[in-house]
Amino acid sequence: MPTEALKKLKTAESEKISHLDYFNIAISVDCVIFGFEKKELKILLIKSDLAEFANKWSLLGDFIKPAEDLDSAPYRVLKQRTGLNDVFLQQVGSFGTINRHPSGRVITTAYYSLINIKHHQMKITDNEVHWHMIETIKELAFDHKQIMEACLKRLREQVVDEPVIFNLLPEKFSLRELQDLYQAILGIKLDRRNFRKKIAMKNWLDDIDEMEDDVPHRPGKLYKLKTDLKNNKPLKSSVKKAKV
Amino acid sequence: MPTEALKKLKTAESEKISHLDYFNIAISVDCVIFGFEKKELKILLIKSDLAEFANKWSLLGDFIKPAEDLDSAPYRVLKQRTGLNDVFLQQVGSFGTINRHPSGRVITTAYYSLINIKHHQMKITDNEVHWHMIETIKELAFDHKQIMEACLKRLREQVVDEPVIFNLLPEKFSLRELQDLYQAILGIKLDRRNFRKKIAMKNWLDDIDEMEDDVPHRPGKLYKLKTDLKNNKPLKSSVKKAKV
DNA sequence: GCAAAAGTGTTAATCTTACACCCATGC
DNA sequence: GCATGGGTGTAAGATTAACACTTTTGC
Repeated sequence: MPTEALKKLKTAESEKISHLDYFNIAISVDCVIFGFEKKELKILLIKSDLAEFANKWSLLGDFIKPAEDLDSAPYRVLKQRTGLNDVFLQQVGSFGTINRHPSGRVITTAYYSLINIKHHQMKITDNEVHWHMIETIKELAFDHKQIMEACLKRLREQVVDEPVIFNLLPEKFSLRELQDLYQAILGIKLDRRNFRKKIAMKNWLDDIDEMEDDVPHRPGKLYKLKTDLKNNKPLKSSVKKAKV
Repeated sequence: MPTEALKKLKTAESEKISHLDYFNIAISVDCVIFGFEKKELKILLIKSDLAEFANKWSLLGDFIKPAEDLDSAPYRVLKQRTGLNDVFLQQVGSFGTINRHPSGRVITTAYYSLINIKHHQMKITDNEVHWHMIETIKELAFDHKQIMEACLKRLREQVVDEPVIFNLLPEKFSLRELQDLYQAILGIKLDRRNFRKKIAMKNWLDDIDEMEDDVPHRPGKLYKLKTDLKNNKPLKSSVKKAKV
């Protein structure tokens, strides 16, 4: 590149100085943490610690740290709040209206997470943190209700095609539990026979040749997610056929 | 709320102070601007003005301003660069690895935009801004290639179900143009008869009873998007049936 | 009249939906 | 023995995919 051309370019350092004014916005992450219990979809909330939102519930979140990747921050938040590692997390979107946060200009990136509520309960430490049934949530601090709804919408889209739902279930589960969970997420009732055919076709499950043993009726078979689909993996290249 | 409880809460002001360290990250927006010309899907790029990326192309973007909503910033960027108002824009995701920007810690939120390349050409002012065919883009400044790919993926998902594609076409268009555009976006060939049936079923178009008049072959009918679907509107509540 | 694309319908295959009976277990 | 859910198949309807010929225009 000729020197003359180079002269016209700013260096990163000079740009940083000229934009100093802009380095005055904080970024947070907020997590919509879904759990499943007693046939209900729930989310984990914490009592807001801001006086402005006293008595209101809010999502679990935190400011991101200067030396932390954006997408790493929600893992840290979940680790701190629930003790859980290796949770399923997915970015949903960023929210940044000017006055969304009373502390100043804060833009937040929202993630949704699917965790096994039983695992979490063993590690719960903070008694300001509680599970809430989604339908009972009328109001949340900040714009968290809107964020929750965006995450729920994303969850509903994703469970249909991608094997993410299993993060909400124990390792071994029956088809009834799985169907109850789909119904809780989608808010619809599914036909049992058709549901089982659909799941069989997806080929996501291994029959582990065990039965339920704690039910007051005929026990069902137990299944596991196939191991190559586990681990919140970045989805093998499932090239969906385009249908226009 | 009892006063004792209030005392334990931070006020927004005190929180701001305790988090001052975190107000040291800049936020930018970057736009993946798609256009359609000569049966090719293109995106609008600008020569990077950072010495670190001399000679590299980058997305159009800018830092967000302290008093600007996050989702408003990309409209400003498009207005400044292309002169266009009322463009279609949609947030795709945020990218924030620590070292993605040489000027410091910058997290960017990516948007995709669909514009009519002909409108734009009348208003192009900056000769560092050019349309590029997507397949020829091997490398971009920053992490912009990755951002471009995320936006292209989102575009491919959206055109199938939602009437967004028309933002890339002139007001009046033939079904051939529409099919060419779908093919360019999805990278597949579609059957003409089946395509026309599918489009007819969606009921997106008005037959305006005009014909093409500039083609060297039998002219096709012209159509318009139905007016109630125009305007980049927030999609009427199209409750997709869940298919599990 | 020839090149180029417009316009159009049918059939087979696949997928989706609706629906009912017997079975195994705990109590 | 009865209540509870487990397990299973079929037929009708809807959607999708494959496929070819005639028509209209510009040149």
